[in-house]
Amino acid sequence: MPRPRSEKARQAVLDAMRTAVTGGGYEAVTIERLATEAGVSKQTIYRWWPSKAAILGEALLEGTLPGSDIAVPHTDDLEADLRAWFAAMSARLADAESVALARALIAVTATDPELGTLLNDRLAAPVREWVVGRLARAVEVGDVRTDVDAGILADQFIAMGSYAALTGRTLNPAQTDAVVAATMRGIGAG
Amino acid sequence: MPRPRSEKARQAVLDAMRTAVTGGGYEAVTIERLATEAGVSKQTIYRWWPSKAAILGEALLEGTLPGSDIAVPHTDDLEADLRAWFAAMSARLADAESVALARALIAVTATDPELGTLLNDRLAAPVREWVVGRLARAVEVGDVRTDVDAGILADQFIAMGSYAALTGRTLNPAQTDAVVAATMRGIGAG
Amino acid sequence: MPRPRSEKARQAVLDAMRTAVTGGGYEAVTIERLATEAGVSKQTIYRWWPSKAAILGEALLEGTLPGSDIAVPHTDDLEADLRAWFAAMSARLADAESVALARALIAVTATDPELGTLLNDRLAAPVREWVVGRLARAVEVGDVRTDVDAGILADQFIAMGSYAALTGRTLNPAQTDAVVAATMRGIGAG
Amino acid sequence: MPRPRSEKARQAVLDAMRTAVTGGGYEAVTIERLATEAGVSKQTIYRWWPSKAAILGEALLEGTLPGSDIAVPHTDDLEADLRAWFAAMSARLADAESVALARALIAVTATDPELGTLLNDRLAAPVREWVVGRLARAVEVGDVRTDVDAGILADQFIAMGSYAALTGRTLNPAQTDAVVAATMRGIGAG
DNA sequence: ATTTAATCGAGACGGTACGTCTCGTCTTACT
DNA sequence: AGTAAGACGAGACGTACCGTCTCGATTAAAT
Repeated sequence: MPRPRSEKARQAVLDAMRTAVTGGGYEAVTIERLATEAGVSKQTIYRWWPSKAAILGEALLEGTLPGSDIAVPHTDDLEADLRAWFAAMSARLADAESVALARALIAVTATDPELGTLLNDRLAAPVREWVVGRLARAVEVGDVRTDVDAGILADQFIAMGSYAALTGRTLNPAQTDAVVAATMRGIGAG
Repeated sequence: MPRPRSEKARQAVLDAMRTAVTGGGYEAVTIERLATEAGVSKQTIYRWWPSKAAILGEALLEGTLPGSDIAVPHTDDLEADLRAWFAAMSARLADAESVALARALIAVTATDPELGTLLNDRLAAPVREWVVGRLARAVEVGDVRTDVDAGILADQFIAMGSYAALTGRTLNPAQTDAVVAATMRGIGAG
Repeated sequence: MPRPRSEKARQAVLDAMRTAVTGGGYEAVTIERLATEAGVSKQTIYRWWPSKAAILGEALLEGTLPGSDIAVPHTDDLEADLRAWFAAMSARLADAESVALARALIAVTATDPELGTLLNDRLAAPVREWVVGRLARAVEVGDVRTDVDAGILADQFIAMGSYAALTGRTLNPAQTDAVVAATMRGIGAG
Repeated sequence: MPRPRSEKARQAVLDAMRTAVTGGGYEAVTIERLATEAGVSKQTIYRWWPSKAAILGEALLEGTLPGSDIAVPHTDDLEADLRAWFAAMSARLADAESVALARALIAVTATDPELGTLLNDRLAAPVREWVVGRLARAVEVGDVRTDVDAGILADQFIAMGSYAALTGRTLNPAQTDAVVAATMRGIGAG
């Protein structure tokens, strides 16, 4: 019976969060400034979100985490596919805005591991699916051993991307190629 | 002529920081509580440290980051050495205190990337050295291809450890073995 | 065709106001709590009353202000009549509920003098009438000088009652007798 | 050992309170505006005063309550003395600032009777003393009966002054004279 | 032994943000 | 049209910390 929740206010808050995180970092975000910049009262924020972390979480889930929207190609050459994908993902993480968002996600996770892990899982899910899917085909075709755990492999890439964003040391194409090559060939002698 | 800096006060602050971070998380640490619990005045803290991050940094450098104090064994079996080391490192990161310290480091890095990256480098340095050293011997012996970039490989392990601590999903021995096995064998077809 | 104003809601609000003022004081009364406790929506209150003060005003006019409902006796002995009446009025102001209501009236008057004075006049009117009436008879009978301003005299009693309620120092019979005696005899030398 | 309390800040707050009460009424006073206008932080106010009422109380005790600073004259004519004094006191209560301060005191008393009564007593004390002193002399000289309770008489005047300020109906000289005359002569027939 | 100057504890200060409460307005669906 | 329900922008509440600033009191080296 009462007035329904204002979708406009909700979007304004999420937008303000994205903007604020991008230009200043997660810690610097203030509910008070968020409210002001979204043209919304503080109470409206507290009515709908339990914490700053939850707002960022919703903002990230609503938008796309940089890097998680890049699909793994499906050509006949597995190594080329992985190289192209990992290079693209790393490049995507190079601009300041992406680094800021990724760092904000990490900051949330460090502060509120429960929510953070949930977000990480949801945002990393497509990546994991793509990698797993591509490897499954490679196994079928006989390019890859049958006992390979594609999930762990995907996690390796995700961990490297996350750590790179955290330290701000974006991986250049030469480095991503080296990682993929090592992964493909293994380190065992010929 | 003047009274020298009180080493006692310094240690009390660093201890208080370690205790506080361990039981409550980095964000929850307050200079005010730090001062109270260390039995030190706020001014003494502000006189000697520029920020909360700097105190944690000094505390971490003074002690040992959990996991960074575990050496890579040097037997004849490279894979066994890596398995043992990575499993031990992961186990080290399993207890609550270690996770808290690792997360605090990550939180600092997300907030102050400059200081954070410096800390990461310093604390990860021994790990990188051990891995690089062990692989160099393996290359010499002919167990490993000569074109392998040991630094990137070390970073892969470090990234996985960091990501595991962040999400609180400690890797169990089965998982660490799988990672090492994949790394060793590569994923290429038999 | 339109639905008429709900008398039930109106009474519920006035009752809630009386209850709230009695147990917590006028300042502590909240439109929001009033609405909840009356089982009425806020809008219904705002539609019909311009202010919290107006609600209290209506509630007071609807009921009876403690003390204003006690008539002056009409025996042959003026002093005895006044003693009996003033003692009864003071006694009436002794219980917690009466003090609370009187204080609420005072608080409203201090905040909104216009409305407050109107309320004071209306609620004090019967008192003034009784005193004036009784004195008029006393003048007729020759008990009282013809140049006495009964209105001012009534106001003196009302002011003392109000001040007593405000400070919470109820006048005991000995005190009320003293006041009446002084008033009657005057302070001139015998 | 720490820095001593700032007397400047204290005075600034009390001044701001006096100004705010005078122009807007006690209820309209906000700690936040008080702090801003005094150029003081909110915490400084909360550090030293438990409530808005306490600030007003200190402000009133520090200054002089309008009316409480007017002494009763000591000529040979008691009635003339009382007339002059009560007229002066009533006139003092006529200007807007005095009414505002008196009303603020009443509002505080209605809200916090304990503090309010204490303030009333302290502020009314000189008035009571003067009246009692003047009457004592009158009794000595034989102008006044020995059984008169000067305290109750003083309270009558104070109550009338308070009630007049509350309702905003200042007593004009004709009215004050009538009150004094009635008091002096009593209402008994010649 | 005295001087001297930086350190220390304590905590007041001007601020900013917190999360909560209430205000008075508004929107919706029900009666 | 009146109502219950409750979302909304606004803004004050009282609290917690921030980083800066006095304050004596302490303390070791340099007189």
